[in-house]
Amino acid sequence: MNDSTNKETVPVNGTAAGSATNPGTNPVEGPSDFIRDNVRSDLAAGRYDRVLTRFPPEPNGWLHIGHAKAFAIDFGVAEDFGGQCNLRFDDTNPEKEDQAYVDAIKRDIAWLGYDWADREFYASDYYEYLYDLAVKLIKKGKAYVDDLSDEEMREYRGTAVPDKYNITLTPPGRNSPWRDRPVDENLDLFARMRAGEFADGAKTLRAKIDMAHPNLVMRDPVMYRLRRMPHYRTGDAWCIYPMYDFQHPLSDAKEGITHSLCSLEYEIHRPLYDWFIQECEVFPSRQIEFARLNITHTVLSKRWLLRLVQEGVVSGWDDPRMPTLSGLRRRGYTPAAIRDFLSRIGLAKTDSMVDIQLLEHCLREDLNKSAHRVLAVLDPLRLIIENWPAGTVDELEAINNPEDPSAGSRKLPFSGELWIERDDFMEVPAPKYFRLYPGNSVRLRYGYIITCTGLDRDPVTGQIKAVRCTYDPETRGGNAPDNKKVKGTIHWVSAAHGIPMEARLFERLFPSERPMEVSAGTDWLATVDPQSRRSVAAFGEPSLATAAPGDCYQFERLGYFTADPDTAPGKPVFNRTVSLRDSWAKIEKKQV
RNA sequence: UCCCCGGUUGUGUAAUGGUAGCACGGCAGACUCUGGAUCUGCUCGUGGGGGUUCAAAUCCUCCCUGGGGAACCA
Repeated sequence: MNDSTNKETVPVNGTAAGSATNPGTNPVEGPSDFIRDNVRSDLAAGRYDRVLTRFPPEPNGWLHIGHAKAFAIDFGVAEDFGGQCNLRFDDTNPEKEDQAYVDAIKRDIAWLGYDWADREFYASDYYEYLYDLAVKLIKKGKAYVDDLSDEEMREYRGTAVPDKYNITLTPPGRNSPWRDRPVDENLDLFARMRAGEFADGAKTLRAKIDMAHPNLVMRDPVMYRLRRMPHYRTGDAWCIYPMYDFQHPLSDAKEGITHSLCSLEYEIHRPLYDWFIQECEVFPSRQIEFARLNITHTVLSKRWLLRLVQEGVVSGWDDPRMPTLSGLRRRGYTPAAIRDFLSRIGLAKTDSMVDIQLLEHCLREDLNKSAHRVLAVLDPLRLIIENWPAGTVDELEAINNPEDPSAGSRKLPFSGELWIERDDFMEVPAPKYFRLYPGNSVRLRYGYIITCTGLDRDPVTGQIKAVRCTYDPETRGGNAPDNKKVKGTIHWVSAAHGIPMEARLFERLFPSERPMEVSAGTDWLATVDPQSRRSVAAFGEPSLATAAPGDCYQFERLGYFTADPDTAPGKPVFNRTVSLRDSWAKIEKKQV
């Protein structure tokens, strides 16, 4: 990458609104990417003397991990240069925005560990300031009130057909007949627009730029439209609302934002961004664009996610299968794992599709360090120890976390009837299967070495009802005195002591790696895996009875499980956060 | 069609004219009271053609190819 990212340069002629923080340092340590390189050279060239970024969500939906990439960059770049990052709600469309979204957005940003302190701003607080700048442009002869309807405007702009797949040419635009209204008339009409004298859609305020510009967004873009609709913050104080292209650069300038980082789709808007700053003669913020995040097997688009919610495909924005931050949180993802992921995916202008396995890797790596190990059985099969002294209960010592000795240990009740995983027994063992089968020995985790002696079958269905075995009393704790090696160790829960619980097992919402790429005529919604959520009745060791929502455990040999908010005292509900890596599954797969 | 931006192993990302590296995945092995974790090794890449240069992923040129834009949304 080089400094030619932004070809347009704007003169440094404005003053920052905020007070300067630390002068920008020149971090040689830490991440380097094309944005930081540009920031560094801006500082070196004296274009700015500090760094101030902003994260500008529109409060019309919940944040997903793609937004997290964006604000991790906004906050991260600022921090690396000793600067700060503002939170600014980009709320200039009264039709879609709501306070509930503001609250959810703030909660999610804070959850990931980013702090905007008292720098919480709203574009809707700038309406008066923006109005004044619009008046300034009118006075300079750079803006005019237009009476064209939206269809007429599209036609005058040179847009042949709105269907983007069927456009054959882009002729130069034609000037609106109202383009050359005198300044005084424009001033008067604009004031009357604000006063509510005209119907919605009857008039707009447009920037006077160039109707023949090769970049369509430069063909006299709309600055204000009439919309009689109460805004969630300004109520009905206004009936004209500023457009993004006008509002955003000037909001940045008002806050003294040095680097306005956004996604690639705004690249084509940058000349306009610079134009408004130049013509309004305000602080010259600089827009730099980067590629948004895409992840395999999921969709990161507010519109798509909204549809999943509205059509009831998922239980809500926080469904554990959703890539929203609230969904990931409920699923059991940790802020540390997500931040690690975001630091690993890189930052560039290349459209990319990150493998979801990288996200899962980051999660496992984090959880492996911290999650307490417990024994739980998801698909219970009864195991009867034939030579166990009837009525006796043993107490076995179990390590809480082999990765963290300070986590200590706990006692596990053991008796003559246990639950084991149905998977851990095969009447006829597959090749390379070294768990329980008739005649074979395995170790019960932290318990005894047992040898399978047979099985009980339901006389009617033929289904296996129980597995029988004998245990070796000399192997208590799992160690054989004669150093006998057993290849397999399986987990278990004492039938008399295990507590019943619900486990929710999730698969990817979309079996397809790229769900957005569906063949024509297919609704992507139909490609959702209906089996992506399953609930099973499981048994857990007694310590699980006190699990509180948000508590995360590793169920040994199965995966990481996080208690859901649906958990009630004594009735835990667990979400499978992510499974453990399963090399047996690979072997099994290859055998098929 | 026009305008803008991209193209480095399967995926993502480094190398800023000088040995194409790292991570995830995959494959193979070691170790193990989780077929977990950990450790080791391996495979695989500069979209294509020309040019400049002692030397090109990097600079020039043509081509191919992917994405974005043409809202009174952001």
